Amino acid sequence: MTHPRPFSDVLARLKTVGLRPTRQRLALAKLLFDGEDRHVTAEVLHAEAQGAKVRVSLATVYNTLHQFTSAGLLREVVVDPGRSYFDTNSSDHHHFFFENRGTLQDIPEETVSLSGVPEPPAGTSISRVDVVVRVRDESESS
Amino acid sequence: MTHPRPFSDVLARLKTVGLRPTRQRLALAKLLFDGEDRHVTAEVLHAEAQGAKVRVSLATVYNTLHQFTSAGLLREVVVDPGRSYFDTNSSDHHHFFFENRGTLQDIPEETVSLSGVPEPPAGTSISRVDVVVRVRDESESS
DNA sequence: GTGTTTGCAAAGTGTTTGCAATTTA
DNA sequence: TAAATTGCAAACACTTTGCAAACAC
Repeated sequence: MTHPRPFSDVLARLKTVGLRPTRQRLALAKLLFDGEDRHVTAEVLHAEAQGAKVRVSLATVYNTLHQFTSAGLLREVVVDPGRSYFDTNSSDHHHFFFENRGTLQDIPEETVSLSGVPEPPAGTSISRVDVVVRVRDESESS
Repeated sequence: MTHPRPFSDVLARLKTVGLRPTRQRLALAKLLFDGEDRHVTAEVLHAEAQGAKVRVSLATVYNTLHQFTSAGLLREVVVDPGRSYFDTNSSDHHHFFFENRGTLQDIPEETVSLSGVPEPPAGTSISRVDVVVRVRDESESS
């Protein structure tokens, strides 16, 4: 299965997670969840909102991305020190990171997988396992 | 094998990779490569140098970490947006990241592994595969 | 000597914060 | 109207840069 995206009922989503459906959040949620899965940075999403004639401040974009992440609607992906990426597919999966373009792409789950998750050190529990396959254009020097 | 660390001949190392053995680089290399494998941030290394009465500016620490990384003596590990970590073990291996403390630990290579590295998208080649197992103190709220 | 490296301070980047004004319920 | 949310601008944390002085070969 390619990953179901059954309802883009953005309003319902916000209610479900207990966030007030403000104009800004609705607009951002629409941009994020209305189509295919996406990987965005705050700046990109902000620019996109502007482009769509939605007035939102960058600060609100940041706040919203974090609220959505806490609510489980987004997943943060760490691939670049100094830039945060958010993935609208919050389920467990791995990523290609295109170093040249600075973009992310989901890895189809059939393709890889860990053959064994290691025992976490005593007193700790695993909060998440991230797998990032960094790729670059074939021509590039290593 | 636990990972051989045969020579801490810091001077020879620098020569090998074509970096002039300046006082600063020698001192930093010593701090980095003289004992066990380590995971450091620029700030930590800088503080350590200060503690060891080595006069080095933070800018030089940054420069040096990057030069060592380009030279293959270090490997950068991305686990935190807004902070760069460098690993003195530049061989291929994976990490635990302790979210509470913000520290890294190598995962013994026997323990995990990818069961299959995915085919990189056309026109690209894999530059590296990063696996980060994020752990947190058991008591912590999720 | 010549080219490299250093340190400083300034500038840069991405992100967070304080708070008054606005909006939601 | 009470509580939550927004936007702005200032503050932040970390990193990079420009350039003159110091250093390595």
